[in-house]
Amino acid sequence: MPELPEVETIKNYLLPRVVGRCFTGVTLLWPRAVRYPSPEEFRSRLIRQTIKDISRRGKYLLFRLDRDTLILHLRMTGVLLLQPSSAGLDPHIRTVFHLDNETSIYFRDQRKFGAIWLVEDETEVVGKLGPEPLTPAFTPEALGNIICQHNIPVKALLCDQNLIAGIGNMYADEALFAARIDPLKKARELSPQETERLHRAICKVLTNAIEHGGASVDTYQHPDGGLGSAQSFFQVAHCRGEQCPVCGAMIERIPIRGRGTYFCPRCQGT
DNA sequence: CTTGGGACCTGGCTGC
DNA sequence: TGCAGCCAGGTCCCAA
Repeated sequence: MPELPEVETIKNYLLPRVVGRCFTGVTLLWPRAVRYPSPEEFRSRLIRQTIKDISRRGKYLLFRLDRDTLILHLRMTGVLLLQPSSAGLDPHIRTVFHLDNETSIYFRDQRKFGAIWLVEDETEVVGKLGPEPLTPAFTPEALGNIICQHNIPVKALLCDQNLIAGIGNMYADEALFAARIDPLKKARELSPQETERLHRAICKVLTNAIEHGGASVDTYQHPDGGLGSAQSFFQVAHCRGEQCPVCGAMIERIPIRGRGTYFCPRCQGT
């Protein structure tokens, strides 16, 4: 599933290739993906706007245009492909953004959970997100401030986009394993040493994943169709039935807040 | 404040 | 072989 490293990889690929391009048309094959405005207004407003910049905020991809900001969230199965406009449509293409150079951005989304906005004020969509974990402002102290205010399982805290932006199920599990912290431990009960380790683990896990082009578990692909390789470095995430690479114990999977959580009961014991 | 459930979706998997 | 039913998971929303 696309989390921060995957969206960052997509942004890095698209940025030098589509900045300066102008939208000449939009094909909405699943109009319900457009959350704002109406599909009709979305089309008419987007056409003729030029892409000035692309950035990422949490798991959201933001295309800054002349007037508006086009925002995409890939949710679980969303993929963006940059291909010639003559490319064929596979059955899961939901939206085609036609550009003025005979290429198009194809939004493929098997499960139709992805979402699209076109807004003047991007804070309407991303305004409530927590801090970006890979910025200088995200210090161990900043993480500590968030942690000490919540009496919820630390796994749930890491996945809450309004507390920290961009971490999802996979990277939360990886960071907690790297920091040797029980995912069920209440955030407020983490020691300063654990908070420090968790901060370092978050930064390391995300940075490493970006360096490897994100994790191609499930459907994730780069805009050129290539795959990421970060999943081959996973220690626990999606390692069902495997042994802990550190101690050899069996990796367990338990639900926390309804999400499958992989961890090593020995390395991450209380 | 915290938790739990359902809703949104489809394809892959399980079990009969 | 075929089919029903379950499951995954990001986010939002409602209820307890």
